[in-house]
Amino acid sequence: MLPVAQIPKLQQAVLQWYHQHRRELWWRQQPTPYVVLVSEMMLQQTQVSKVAPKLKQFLQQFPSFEALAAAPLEAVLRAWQGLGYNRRAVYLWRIARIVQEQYGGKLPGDRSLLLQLPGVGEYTAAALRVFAFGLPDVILDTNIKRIISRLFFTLRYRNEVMPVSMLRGKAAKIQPERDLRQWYYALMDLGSLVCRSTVAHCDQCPLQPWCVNAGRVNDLPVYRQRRQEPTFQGLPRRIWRGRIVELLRQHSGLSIEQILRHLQLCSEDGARSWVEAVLQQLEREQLVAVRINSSGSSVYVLGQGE
DNA sequence: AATACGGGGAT
DNA sequence: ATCCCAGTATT
Repeated sequence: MLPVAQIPKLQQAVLQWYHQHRRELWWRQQPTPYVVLVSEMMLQQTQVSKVAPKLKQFLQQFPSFEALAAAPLEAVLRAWQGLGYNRRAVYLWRIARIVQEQYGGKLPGDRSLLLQLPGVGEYTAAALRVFAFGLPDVILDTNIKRIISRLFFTLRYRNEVMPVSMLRGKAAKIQPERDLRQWYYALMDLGSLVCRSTVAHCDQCPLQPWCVNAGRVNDLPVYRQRRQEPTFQGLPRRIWRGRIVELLRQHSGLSIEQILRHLQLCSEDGARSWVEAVLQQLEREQLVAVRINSSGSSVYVLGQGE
């Protein structure tokens, strides 16, 4: 039960820690709506270390909403190579077109409008408001959820996180009146560097004096939930999906037979119909399209094949 | 409330 | 070999 009088001290401790230990992430300087959007889409479920080089290259190739909206989806999907969750690339490209066509080239700052954009949920909408526009909001990503959970709730597991409904009020209560950008960068860095998922470094943590779990996190058991996915030929479907998209990145315009051959699958034992079903799903998500080539036969292409 | 969705580095 | 990650959409 954190006394209100302690909150300014807690804020100061966090901000001072940030001043000394923050990660130097170049896209945090001069954050424009476009740069924040691209970075946040890339960072969904994807580590900073993996995003950093890709983001740089992506922004160089597509420097603005206008450039991204004008680009063929195929090129965007190629630039996404290695990041995973490829549908995010489609979402991002669609957002660029929406911004150009419906919002006059400017990303809106209203919560409800941001949430209507494809691939933008509660987290990304809040991050855009705070980081891109300097507007007030409560950001709850995996790092901040963990910090708020450990700070206020006595936990049973090291990697336990309370439901968002129980965290939002707490997060709002400890956030400062102004300069939310620095505040949330600080919390994210703290979660990434100190209050980590499986190993907490409470001795280095500026929140230690107020944290109900200080010093005991690493004594808690790690909770593991095991759920094994259905597999085809020993591999989960999303791995096959990823392989197909990667294959079409390398050379777009392959027949079903060529795809099966590249995947080292026989047309026997139902592989063909199974792969066709996956391709149909990819087609529905616009990651793949079917075209008729000069010989009059169907080939699969990356994106919508403009 | 569960599940699908990637890929690579950390442990 | 398994865990983890600046989550979102669908069922």
